[in-house]
Amino acid sequence: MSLAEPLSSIDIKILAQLQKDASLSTTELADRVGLSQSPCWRRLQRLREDGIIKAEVALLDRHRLGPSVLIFAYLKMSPTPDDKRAEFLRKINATPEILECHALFGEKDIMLKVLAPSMEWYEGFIFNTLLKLPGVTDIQSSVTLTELKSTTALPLRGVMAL
Amino acid sequence: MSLAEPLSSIDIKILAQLQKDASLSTTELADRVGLSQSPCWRRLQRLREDGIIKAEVALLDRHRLGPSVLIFAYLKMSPTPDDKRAEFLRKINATPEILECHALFGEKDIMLKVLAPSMEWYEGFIFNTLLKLPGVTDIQSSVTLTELKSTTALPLRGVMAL
DNA sequence: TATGAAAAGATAATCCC
DNA sequence: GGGATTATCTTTTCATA
Repeated sequence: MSLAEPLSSIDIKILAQLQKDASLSTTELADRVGLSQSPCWRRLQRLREDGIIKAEVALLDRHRLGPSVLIFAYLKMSPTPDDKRAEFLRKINATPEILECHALFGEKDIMLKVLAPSMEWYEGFIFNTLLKLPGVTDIQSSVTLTELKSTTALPLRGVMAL
Repeated sequence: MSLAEPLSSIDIKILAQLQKDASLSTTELADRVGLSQSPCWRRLQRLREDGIIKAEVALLDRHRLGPSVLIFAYLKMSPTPDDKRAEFLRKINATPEILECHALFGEKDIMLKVLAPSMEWYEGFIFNTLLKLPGVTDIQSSVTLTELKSTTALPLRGVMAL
């Protein structure tokens, strides 16, 4: 998959900083990782080109965007032909309220992370959207109370040679 | 909580763009939302100050950082005094492999999203970390197969007055 | 091969209208 | 909200170790 170079400890420092704040200037970033501007900029460039940095995005505060309920939905699926499966994925990706979709080992087949505007909306979502997805035979929902921790920063402890 | 102004439809366009790509220049951003540079920059500034934009971060490709297993862990908790609860949260936040922690309605009390370097690591994590967290009485783990969708972009459809 | 210094270019930030 | 100016940062080039 990757013919890329192994990550140096400086690359890892750069990634650690940018996972926290991608709006840092290369000067400031260089300072923090103990490098001068241009080598720091070149490393950053390489990390973007190699796809190790997938994207730089703004994270929004959902509580400032109005009321919402975070819900995890667990789906059971019947064995499905490939084209139906593709349609399932297409609809998942076309639904902005579905933030994540994971295929699971075990009893349940799929887990969805859903950000619903309200419980009423979610009720409609179950019947009008989820149950109409191809292959879905059963839905179980788990409503969340509080988000005690939420980070997009991946652990970089043991990361070394790729 | 917020004495802030309601979000205009232009603000929402700005947020939609930045959720996808926060490395846009204000010029490019202004173009896309149909505004000129300076008013666009002022709105962006306000969205940051108001905390609607919580952060701008780099998203990394976990598969390029070496092998990893994404696991959801469900905890049952005994009723716990406040100081123990604070210690629980402190340890959750101090563990970089725990990406998310949600308090749940229903049978399970807590859900953790854990990015483990390996199954072996996770086994140790259960016994050395999770089971030693104050109040934890039971753990159930769900291993994920494939990440079919994963976005940090919140839905902005119905967002209007705050 | 990687760094640092410095120039050129682009962008962010501030002004006034 | 728009236009023009200044300050700052990014990106390229070049010299060096």
